[in-house]
Amino acid sequence: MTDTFLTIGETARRTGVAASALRFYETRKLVRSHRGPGNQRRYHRSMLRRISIIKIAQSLGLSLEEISSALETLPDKRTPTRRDWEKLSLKWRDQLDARIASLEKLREQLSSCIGCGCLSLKRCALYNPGDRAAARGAGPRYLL
Amino acid sequence: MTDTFLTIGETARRTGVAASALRFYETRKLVRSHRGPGNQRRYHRSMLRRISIIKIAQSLGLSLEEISSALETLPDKRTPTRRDWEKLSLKWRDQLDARIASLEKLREQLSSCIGCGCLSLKRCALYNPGDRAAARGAGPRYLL
DNA sequence: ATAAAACTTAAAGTATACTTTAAGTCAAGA
DNA sequence: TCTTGACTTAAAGTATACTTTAAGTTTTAT
Repeated sequence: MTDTFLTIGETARRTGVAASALRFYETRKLVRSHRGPGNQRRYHRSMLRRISIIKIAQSLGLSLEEISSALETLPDKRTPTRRDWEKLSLKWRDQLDARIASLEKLREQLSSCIGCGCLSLKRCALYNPGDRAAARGAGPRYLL
Repeated sequence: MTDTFLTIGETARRTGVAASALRFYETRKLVRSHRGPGNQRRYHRSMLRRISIIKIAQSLGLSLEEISSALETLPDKRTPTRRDWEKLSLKWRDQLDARIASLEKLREQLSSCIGCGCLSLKRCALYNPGDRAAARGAGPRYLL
């Protein structure tokens, strides 16, 4: 095993991502591998960074689909360089800001709803189905 | 159709929750219904509030399992009264606070990570698999 | 040489939260 | 009365993100 290529087990250990997950990511074209002796996967060292970035993006709340799109905007679909990473992470931070803001708004509504007793369907914003921020369909998971 | 009991369609319209979802909630014991003519479901008016509270809790990020647990702590598993609602919502607001705090921490880490360039696996907190807030298994969905 | 550890694939399983479908019954208005 | 709309059930389907299983191959260490 050379310095620049890693087996799937080694890659799993180093990134903290299960081997089965790595194979799954490959079907989704999030990562790529070459084949070594006996048809076994060999990951280039640079994949470690790519995988880490995938996990970071996930922890920010992005779905694999969104992460895939983001990575595909890079020329050559390469593993992000420093400048690529800056761009991606700035965008993701903005999304995180937006999510925090929406949760804060929700907390405010909930707070005022506690105060008002929330027994009137008409008076309370949280009670109003139209005003309710609908979590529609399947989406990414949030942390913890 | 009396004043105090509603059909499933009427209940769906008034709460903004699909009839199929209401049936599903019943299998999960989140709501209850009586049977009217021809074995059709009839929901007591008080169920409207219970359903609204379920949706609010969902929008706060709670899973149906968690919501179910919360509602079952109520005496008689009744639809929450004003005081019940105060207790529940205070607890949920705390959880919301905690989630906002964890997202803010994440944002800070991300910000410093943008600054540092994030090319070193050792120096960056986000890169460290151990430090990473792992979103394990299936969980509730967050908003928008 | 041999045994254990690591790898391969495709397909099925898991969890959440529902929706859709199929086949049929029932209720309400014209 | 008839037709339409609303309702019933159980079972399968959908979406995301993986894991597990089964059956077999390969690599590595002793």
